[in-house]
Amino acid sequence: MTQKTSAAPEAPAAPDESGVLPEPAPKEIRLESVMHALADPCRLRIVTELAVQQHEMTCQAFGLPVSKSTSTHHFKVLREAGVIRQYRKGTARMSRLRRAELDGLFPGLLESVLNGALAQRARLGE
Amino acid sequence: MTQKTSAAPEAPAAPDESGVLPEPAPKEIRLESVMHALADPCRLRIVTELAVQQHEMTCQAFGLPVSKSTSTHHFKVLREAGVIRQYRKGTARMSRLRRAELDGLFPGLLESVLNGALAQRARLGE
DNA sequence: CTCGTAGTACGACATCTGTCAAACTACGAT
DNA sequence: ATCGTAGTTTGACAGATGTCGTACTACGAG
Repeated sequence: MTQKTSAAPEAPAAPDESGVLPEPAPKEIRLESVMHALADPCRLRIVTELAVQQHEMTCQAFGLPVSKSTSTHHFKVLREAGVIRQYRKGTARMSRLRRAELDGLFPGLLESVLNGALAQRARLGE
Repeated sequence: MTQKTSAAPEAPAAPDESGVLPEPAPKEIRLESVMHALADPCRLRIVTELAVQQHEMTCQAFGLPVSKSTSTHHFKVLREAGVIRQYRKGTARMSRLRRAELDGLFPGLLESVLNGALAQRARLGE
C-alpha cells in the first residue's frame, strides 16, 4: 500500500501524487525538532515570511542572504521537522506553513513564536 | 547565518549582591537563543519541571540522566539564554524560571511550549 | 581544621550544524 | 535542440554542541 521510493528509511507520510516532498506525519512531529528548526535566524525568517504572506512561496522569493545550497538545506530542515510542506510546481518548489497540524499538536506555539519574532524585530529595529 | 549565542564577555546585567549568577537583561534576551535553549530534551525537561514545581530547585533535584558537568552545562545554557535565574544558596544553586520576563518579551511562548511538552509526553507515553 | 556535598572549570572527543562552491537534474521557453 | 531558471546533491570545512572524566572551588557540619 505504502508506495515506498526507498529514499528515506521509513518516512511514514509522503503522499507523492501531487508532487509533495517527503514530510513527517503529524504523529511523528516532535516538539524538540520544531523548536530546533525555529531556533535558526534564517529559518525563523522563512517561517515568519510564510506567515505574513498567507499563500505558498517559492524558495527564492525570500531573498535569504545565503547560497542556493544553504537555502535548500534550511527548507529541508523545516520540512523534515514538520513545520512546512513543499511540493513541486514546474521548476519551482512551493512552500506552505503546516499551521493546522502544528496548532493541533502544539496549540498556540506557532502563534506565539511568530508574534515573538515580529515583536523582537520591531524592538531591535528591523 | 552563523547564529550567535553571545556568551557575553561583558554580560550587562549581573546583580551580584544576592548571589545571582550572570544573566542577560530582559532587553538582551533573544528569541533564537530561547528557542535553542528549549530545543534540547534535557533542558526542556528542566524547564517543564521548574514550571510544575512552582518554586526554585537545586540542580540535582531533577535527576537528569547525565553527568554533573553536563548538568552544569545545560543550566548554564538556560541561564545565559535568559530562561532561568540561578543564585547561590549555601553550597547549592537554586534555579527559577524567569516567567515574568519571558512573558513580557514573548507572550504565550513559554506557556505553549510547556503545554506542548506535556501534551507530547502524554501522547508518547511518558 | 577536616571532611563531605554541590557545583564549576578544563580539556578531550565525537557528532552535528551552517556554510559554500561546483556539478548535476528538472522543467519551461525560445 | 538549446538555453536559462530553480533547485538538489555532493564534498568540504570551520565552528558549535553534548557528553564525559578529572581536577578544582565553595560552603556547611562535625
